[in-house]
Amino acid sequence: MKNSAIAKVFQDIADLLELKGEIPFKIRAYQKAARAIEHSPTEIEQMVKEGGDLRGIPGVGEAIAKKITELVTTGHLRYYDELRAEFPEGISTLLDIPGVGPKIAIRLCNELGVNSIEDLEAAVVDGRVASLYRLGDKVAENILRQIQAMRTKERRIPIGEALPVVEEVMAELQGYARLRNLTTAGSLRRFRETVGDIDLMGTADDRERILSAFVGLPQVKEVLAKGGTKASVLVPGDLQIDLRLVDHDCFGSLLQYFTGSKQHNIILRERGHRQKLKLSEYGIANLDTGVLEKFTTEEAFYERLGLQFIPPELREGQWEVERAEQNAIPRLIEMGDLRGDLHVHTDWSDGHESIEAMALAARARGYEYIAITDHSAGRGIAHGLDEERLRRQMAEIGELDERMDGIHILAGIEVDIRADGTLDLPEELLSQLDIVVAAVHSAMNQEQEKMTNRILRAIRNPHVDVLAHPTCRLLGEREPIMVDIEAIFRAAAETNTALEINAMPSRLDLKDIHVLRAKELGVKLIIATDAHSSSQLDLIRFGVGVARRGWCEARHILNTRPLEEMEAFLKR
DNA sequence: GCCGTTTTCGGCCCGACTGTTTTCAGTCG
Repeated sequence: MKNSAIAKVFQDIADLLELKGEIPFKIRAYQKAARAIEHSPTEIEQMVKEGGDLRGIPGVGEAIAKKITELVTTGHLRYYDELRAEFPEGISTLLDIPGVGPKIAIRLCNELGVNSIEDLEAAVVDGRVASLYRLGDKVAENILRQIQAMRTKERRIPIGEALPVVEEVMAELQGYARLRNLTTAGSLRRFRETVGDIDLMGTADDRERILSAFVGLPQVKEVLAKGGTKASVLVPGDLQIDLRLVDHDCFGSLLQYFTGSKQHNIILRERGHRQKLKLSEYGIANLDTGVLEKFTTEEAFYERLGLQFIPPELREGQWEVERAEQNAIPRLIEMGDLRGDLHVHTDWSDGHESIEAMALAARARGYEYIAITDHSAGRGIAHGLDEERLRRQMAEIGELDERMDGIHILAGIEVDIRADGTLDLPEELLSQLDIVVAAVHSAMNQEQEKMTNRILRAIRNPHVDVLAHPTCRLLGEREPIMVDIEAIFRAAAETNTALEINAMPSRLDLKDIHVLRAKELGVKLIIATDAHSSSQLDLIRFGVGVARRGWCEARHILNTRPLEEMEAFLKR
């Protein structure tokens, strides 16, 4: 049973307890545990099998640990089943509607017999909802609007789609000299793989003018709201962007607050409480005297709490506050640490530009080296290289490498891992390359054991240096392959095979919690773009974001090393 | 239900907005 499935059960329990009117603290305990399970870098099922102590997971105590064990070992949880039996099927889907919480949901169910979104829609339309005590026309209207919005609105948007749009908007706003401190907040700033609405923040003395300029930008498709300090707009792709202008003297605490995550802020506030401090978006107040201290920067805010600064990517409410207390937040990897890209394509296979063009683009980005890794001829992959063409490409790369200054070009391949775990090119040829990147591109529906063995076989192949996009997921499009990821990590660590953090925004594979776990197990990682054109080399920053979310320092990432050191690690 | 340089019992983050009411409950982030 996957962590996400376990987490869902506990989130469901929290919802049901809310409907039941349980005390809020108990509900919060289940929510907290659900979130911690979801973010856990280790497979809970594995922990249970090995008899590990689940209470090491933050928010999991004796009772929840017992429930997790029952759920994972039997596939069922009696407590959950009994809870569900108390309510009509489908009532918790009402909670998905913004504006409908547990109190309203339970009344809709009890007083109107509503237990699905369709029922509710009908009840709004015929006026029954508005007739309930303490509800009215406005509430009913809002429910209807939200239901309709849910049907048309996109899911959360991949960060790779959102960030470029937001940056375009930010670039236009930068022209206003009176707008200062313009920055993103929320999950976008934390570099989560998908984002909901976008929050921009800044400070300005002439707010009215800046907000008018914002809603008048050419990208704006629709203005949702505009007030004295905040405006919301829709840009193409149905992305909602909010711009919030605040007073300069509280900018630090406001940015901290709006960056989140919610759980991170809860932990900070609980901790503050113990120090007789009350934290809010306006600053830090002394609980005894009520005196409020304001902060212009986040750094000052964390410092006042006796904490090391915590980079936004780490603020997920796991262990980051504890670590900051111990001054144990590492210097995370930064873009400038990278010395090369180790997975790119050219027009020899399905890329769009020549080897030389890719090399020049890498040099322009300050890289020391670039590895050309076109596809092998594996079934289904466009223009993959067979033995003969690969030999010709190797010769061309050698020649170019000789001729070009300021960049080393490595001859490589992205070789297909066949369904049985063998590689798509003869080993003798692979042994002559500078780098071999192996990847699964076909037969992705294999059952877990078969898939795991297939990949293990490739990892153990002495010619394979890197396993690319290890789980093969495509965000929002294709589920990850079924694989025992822990076994992959252990084999990779054992054989010195690097795992890739594929920076392509549709992949981001490995993902953050996998990176964290792999790093713990001593697996070496690379960050690579899988670029199919020179401009895609810039996508590397999304990989850096994932690595930072996985607490990676430069030393954990192989392509931060100088060429010789990096090559020494490869099994050549 | 969790958790502890306040506590093994008694606490548990904080503020804003909205709609419906005459003082607040519910929801959200």
